[in-house]
Amino acid sequence: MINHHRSVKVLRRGDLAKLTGCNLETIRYYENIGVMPEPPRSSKNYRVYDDRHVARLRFIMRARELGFTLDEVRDLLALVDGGAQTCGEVQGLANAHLASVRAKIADLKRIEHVLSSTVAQCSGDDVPECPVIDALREEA
Amino acid sequence: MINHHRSVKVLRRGDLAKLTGCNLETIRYYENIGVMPEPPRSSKNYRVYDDRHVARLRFIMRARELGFTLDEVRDLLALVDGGAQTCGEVQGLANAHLASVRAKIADLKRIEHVLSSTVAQCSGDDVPECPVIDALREEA
DNA sequence: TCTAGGGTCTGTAGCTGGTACAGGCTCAAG
DNA sequence: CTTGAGCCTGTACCAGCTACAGACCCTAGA
Repeated sequence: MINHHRSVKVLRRGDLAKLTGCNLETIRYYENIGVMPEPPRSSKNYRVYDDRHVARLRFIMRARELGFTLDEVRDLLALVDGGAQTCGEVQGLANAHLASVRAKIADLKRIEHVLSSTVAQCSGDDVPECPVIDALREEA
Repeated sequence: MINHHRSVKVLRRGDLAKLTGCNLETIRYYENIGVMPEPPRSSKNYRVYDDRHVARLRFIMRARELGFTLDEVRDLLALVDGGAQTCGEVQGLANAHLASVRAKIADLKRIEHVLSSTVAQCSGDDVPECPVIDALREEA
């Protein structure tokens, strides 16, 4: 299947989705909220992507995998796009995010501790008395 | 300020919010989604609560603090309301939740590890080269 | 040549767990 | 009699997507 008009294979939205593993609709969403740029359109109004779009989307996805919010991703991209970003600036954003990740871990560990020690008291029997329910009912 | 019609103090939505620390609007939300029961209404259509509503809302809030989803809360409440709940059933729900808490902790720890080891390579200087950006750009 | 199936386009609704606000009513104090 | 507080309702908004309807467009096979 040869494209008669261009020697370079044109990427459409579905191609970008497959190349990156990103959901098709999410690509449009990222464009709407301004983290992906508006790509040029074909004569039939189809979005036309190239390698730089692939790279950008992968960047976004990696940042999301590391738990950066889309707002934080926007900040990272602004630094990168600005061209004059410094290691210090990026480090600042990453450290702020790292702090929030650590806070979430601490929260979950506290929860894990309460839950596991409560569940450990369960008989697991067919009896109505249950330490978990008691803990939830407990007067503060 | 004495209530001339009843000897027992009637709780309204604002009172329930204050007693439990729950947001005023959240109480209505919980009623809409069916985790709080529809309370009786006064002649002027005001919701009228009593001690059992206070207890139930506290139960819900404790379960939420432990990270149970509202769906899980509904399940717990159904068991409790059924009257015939057994320790084994409750333990099952709690263990399922515990597993998802542990999975989240594992995810976040992985993220924490990647982030912290990457940030550790930063010079923090006014230079454009940054290991964090490199990691995000990295070809998989 | 016709047709069936895929892709793409747009706007919009849905999800979770709330939060908030507008516009209207009621009630008590000053 | 007015003012403020509380309550009522429905609805919109947040993140971060995901999905669907209804309209195009295009290609391959019969």
